[in-house]
Amino acid sequence: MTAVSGEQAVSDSYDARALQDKWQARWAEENPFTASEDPSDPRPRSFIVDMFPYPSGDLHMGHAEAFAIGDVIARYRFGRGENVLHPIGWDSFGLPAENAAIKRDSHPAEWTYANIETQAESFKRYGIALDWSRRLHTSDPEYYRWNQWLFTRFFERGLAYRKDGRVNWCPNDQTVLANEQVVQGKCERCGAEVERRALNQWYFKITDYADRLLDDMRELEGKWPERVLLMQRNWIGRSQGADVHFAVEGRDEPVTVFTTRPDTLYGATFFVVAADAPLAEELCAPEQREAFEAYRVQVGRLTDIERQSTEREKTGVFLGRYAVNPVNGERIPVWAADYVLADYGHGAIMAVPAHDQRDLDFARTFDLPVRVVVETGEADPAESGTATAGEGTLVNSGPLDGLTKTDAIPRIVDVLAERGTGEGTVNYRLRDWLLSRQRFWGTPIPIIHCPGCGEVPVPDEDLPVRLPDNLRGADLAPKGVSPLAAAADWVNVDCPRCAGPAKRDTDTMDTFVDSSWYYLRYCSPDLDTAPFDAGQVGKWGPVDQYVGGVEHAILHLLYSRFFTKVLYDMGMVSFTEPFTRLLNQGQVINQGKAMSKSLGNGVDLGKEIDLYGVDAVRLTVVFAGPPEEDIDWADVSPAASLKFLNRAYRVMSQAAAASEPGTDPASGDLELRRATHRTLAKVTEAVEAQRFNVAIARIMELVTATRKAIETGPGAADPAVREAAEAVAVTLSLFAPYVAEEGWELLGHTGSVAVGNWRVPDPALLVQETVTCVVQVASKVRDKLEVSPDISAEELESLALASEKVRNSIGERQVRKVVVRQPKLVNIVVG
RNA sequence: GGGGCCGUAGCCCAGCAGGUAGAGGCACACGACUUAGGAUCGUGCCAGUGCGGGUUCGAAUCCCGUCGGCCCUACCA
Repeated sequence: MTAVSGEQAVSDSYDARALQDKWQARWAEENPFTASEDPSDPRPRSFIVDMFPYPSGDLHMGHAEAFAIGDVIARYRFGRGENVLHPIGWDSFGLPAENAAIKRDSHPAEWTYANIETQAESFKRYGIALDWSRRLHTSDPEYYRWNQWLFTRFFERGLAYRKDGRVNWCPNDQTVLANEQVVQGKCERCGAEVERRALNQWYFKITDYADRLLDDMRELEGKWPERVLLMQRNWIGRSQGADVHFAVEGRDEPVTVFTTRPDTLYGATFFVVAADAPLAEELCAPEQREAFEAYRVQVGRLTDIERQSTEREKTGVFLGRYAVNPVNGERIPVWAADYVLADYGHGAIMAVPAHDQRDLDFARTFDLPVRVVVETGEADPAESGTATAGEGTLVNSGPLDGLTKTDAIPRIVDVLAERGTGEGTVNYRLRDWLLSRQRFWGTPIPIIHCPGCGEVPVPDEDLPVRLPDNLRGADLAPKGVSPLAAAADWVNVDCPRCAGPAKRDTDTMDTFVDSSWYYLRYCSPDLDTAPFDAGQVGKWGPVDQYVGGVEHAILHLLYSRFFTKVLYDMGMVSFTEPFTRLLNQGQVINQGKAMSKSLGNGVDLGKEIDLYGVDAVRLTVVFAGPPEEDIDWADVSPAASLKFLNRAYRVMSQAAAASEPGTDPASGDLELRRATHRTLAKVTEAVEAQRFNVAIARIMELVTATRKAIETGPGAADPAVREAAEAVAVTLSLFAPYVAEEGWELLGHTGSVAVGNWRVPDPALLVQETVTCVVQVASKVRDKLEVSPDISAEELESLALASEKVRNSIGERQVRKVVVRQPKLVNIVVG
């Protein structure tokens, strides 16, 4: 439409596609979001990282939300004039690429790098304020070389080692998995039921860091979501207790058990060994061999899920042997059972049925004795079937009799220690991180196995150990051993130590190794002498704000914390926690369910962008609710977002047409000026509190106020209107970058609106001349008074008592008390 | 079995260091402008905060219990 004579043409709506093309080109040319390395740059630095994507295809709704949210935070920092490092990279090793290569008879790199290009273009279109000069891909030899270098350092420090173990095996992906990658007995990636296999595998000794991983969480308190901290605490599972050594008849070495209740030692009436532990096999007496073998077969048939059902009846078998209680010399029978886990503690327990429900269930099933040793005042467990675990007084416990549970624990630990039959200890649920994988598309483990020298790390100067490029298609099919084993010319090498014939390790690393330190690489992505430049990391790190999904609450976040601590110990970084603050965005769902092909409820990001434009889609996902909550696409409306953006655009363009940039707002309409500055204050507050949806609501209010000022108030030429329109452009730049840039330019400014233009509200315009005071009688609102904000309590009280409405309301009743909270409330208590 | 989070208008959500239940949006209804409008503008409608107790002058906000939904964890000795 054409505006009235003398004014510039003002259109009703903007052309999203045109703005996107225009500003994308402008950003590509001017790079306004590139971090500065200039040491003399006085701006405070800030380091904002989004969890880097896996290149599975094009970006989807989930990325749209996560990156829109991360970008709000980054853009706010840009707006405040900080020197922001907001990089991007790709987590580009992993199984899907390999599976795609097998299917298409190609190389995983082809699929991977094509997808990366697609995603990179989408990120650009999506207007994320990224520093493209620091882009990295973990599947580049220039990157994974440093995985190998770090592995070698870990190996030298004894933090990377090989051992035999019964490991998790995914029959579908044909590879082992870390404990963290097994969710409810299933493969975290493909959902196949995980099996157990005895294999020799590489591990990182994360258990050495259990205490620090736990203790350092104190500094994350309040900065990370509480539930993530809780999940990590539970995962590490520290428990204080004691090791107790039980002599077992016919065995030279005693068998150690871990218990959190050493005070109940006198109540141990039997002894249980995990049925699947080698120890059970060893302890089994010849006459019980047959029964034991039968039981083992029976247990082996159960899946982990069946086995872990708490509803299940207890099962087990007597091994025909006796253990000796170190404190009273009592002989107690040794059983094997599957309720004792082979890989927790020592794989064996002392059973105290009176005070442990599981032991009691077992005792009742097999008619074993139950002896109360802590008198808690509750019913006898042998009768009630309920074990007692509360506070109480010790009985039937020899020298411990009469002590409380709390006093007995240290006492018995001392006694055990004196006699050398036990000691206080701490046990963890956390196990070492199994890092080898029998698949191709990952970082080769830089170890050479030499018949003479053993495990020899590949010398640093020979890194990277590149993946052979002659394997493709069917060569990569999973066969239970790494596809690399088939590449004879790759596998067979000379030992770096003795130069004799040797073989490369053919496993590749878990891709979580790649993501455990990538954020550090962003500080010096092209460095070819070290994984990262310690000086640069010292300037940028740690990451100020990390943004990503809660699905990594344990896996990636725990591993990254571990790596950071190891790097700290190596003197390579000066901090011990990688991510100062963490935000977990919710999921985008549709009609109450996760989007999926089978449900047919998927929402295509590209289509939404074509329909409504990038800004409207971004605004929609951020406005939908608090960032950590899920968004149901059925509840939101990008059409409404577009409507609002059009209004904002119109306001900016009308203001631009009616006044000149640089106009002094001081003479402008006071009411609108107040609204503008209140909005600036509230948007700032909301953004800092990460309530981005609220921040947008505040901008909406300002747009409405400005629109009304133009249409029915002082008119578009009023200086306050320009001030308001500029505030709209600046605040909107966090959420709708294209419209904001365009509006800013229309308003006569050059350079990106997003950089350095955030405004501080004028405090003089924030003070209120009068406030509404509510007068209550018996807590019910009876009158409202307009009063000065600095009215005194006495004055307000007499004003309130003088009100006719209030007097009528009090009537005959007596005033008992007057509560005054000046200037907003008076409550008159009557009786 | 253990632990956590969340229940506020028809819907999505604000408000929560206790003090007038509503900022914003969707939907709906009516009206204005219009040849028309699924455009624009205006007006309106709607809950007493899942339920029951407690603390308090005063509770959506704090505490206890309970119901419902979601998530995590699960024989960890």
